[in-house]
Amino acid sequence: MSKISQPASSPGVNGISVIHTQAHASGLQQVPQLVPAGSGGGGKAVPPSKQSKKSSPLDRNSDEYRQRRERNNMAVKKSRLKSKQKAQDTLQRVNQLKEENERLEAKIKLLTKELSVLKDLFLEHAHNLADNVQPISTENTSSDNTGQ
Amino acid sequence: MSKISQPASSPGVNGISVIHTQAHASGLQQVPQLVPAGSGGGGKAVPPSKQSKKSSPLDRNSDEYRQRRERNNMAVKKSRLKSKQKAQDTLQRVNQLKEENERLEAKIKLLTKELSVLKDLFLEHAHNLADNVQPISTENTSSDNTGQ
DNA sequence: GGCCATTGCGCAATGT
DNA sequence: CACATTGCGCAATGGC
Repeated sequence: MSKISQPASSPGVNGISVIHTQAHASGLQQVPQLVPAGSGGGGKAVPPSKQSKKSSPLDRNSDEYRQRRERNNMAVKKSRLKSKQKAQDTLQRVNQLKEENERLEAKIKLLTKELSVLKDLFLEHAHNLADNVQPISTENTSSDNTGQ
Repeated sequence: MSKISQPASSPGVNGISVIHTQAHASGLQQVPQLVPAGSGGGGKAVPPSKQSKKSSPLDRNSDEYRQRRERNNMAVKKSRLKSKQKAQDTLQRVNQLKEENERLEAKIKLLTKELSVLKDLFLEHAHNLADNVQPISTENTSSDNTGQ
């Protein structure tokens, strides 16, 4: 599912942004006037900004502009790639941890069993000794109950 | 670096998309003529299609169009939100698993130690038997009373 | 002040 | 046919 899907007529590829770009460029030259004040949602009033001093409207025709855009596009792609990779890594990490968890649980099971056997042996001996001989030493009778 | 950054006066914030939307809608009516033919990259030339057969170029003015767009925009937002949430969940899962791992390791350590103690006891006992002695303990001389 | 990185958003193609 | 996903470009902003 979900290959990369590289649309043939995709605008995206390197130079082809033309479509969009073109559209933008041709359709609207430079942003007419942004923000009509309204701005529905939680509308903030725009600061009393006009466009008096702006560095420059930056024509969409400008070489500067296109260059900047392209660079940003690259950066964006890179960033997104990185992001995706990270997500994937995280997913992998989950699996890794799950595996380790299983391993640990298995080990615990084993140890528990061993312990149980030994304790039983101990008890047996104790009984024998109690019946015939001296108890090995009573001090250690404490059943640990550490578990949980 | 890079917190989530919730810009207070963020432009992107919902309301202002108006600009974009507006810009698009108002600025350009329908794409003049897209497809520069060339389409440099791997670009396919567009089939000699005009817009004869296709379902329809779908005017950007069309109500249909705008409605479709808006719906899609919603869907996109939703999808992205979901995606983000999932990522976050995954991250959380990692932490959860890490914690559990630690717990398990602690338990293993404990069990191992217990086991070790028991084994030592056993060995000791074995040795004693091997020596044919039962120095159960010097203090524990219950029946001994050699007098003095 | 510039440059790259991130991020929200809309568009369009594609998947389900 | 409607909704979901995804790649992409744009613009604003964060950070150095």
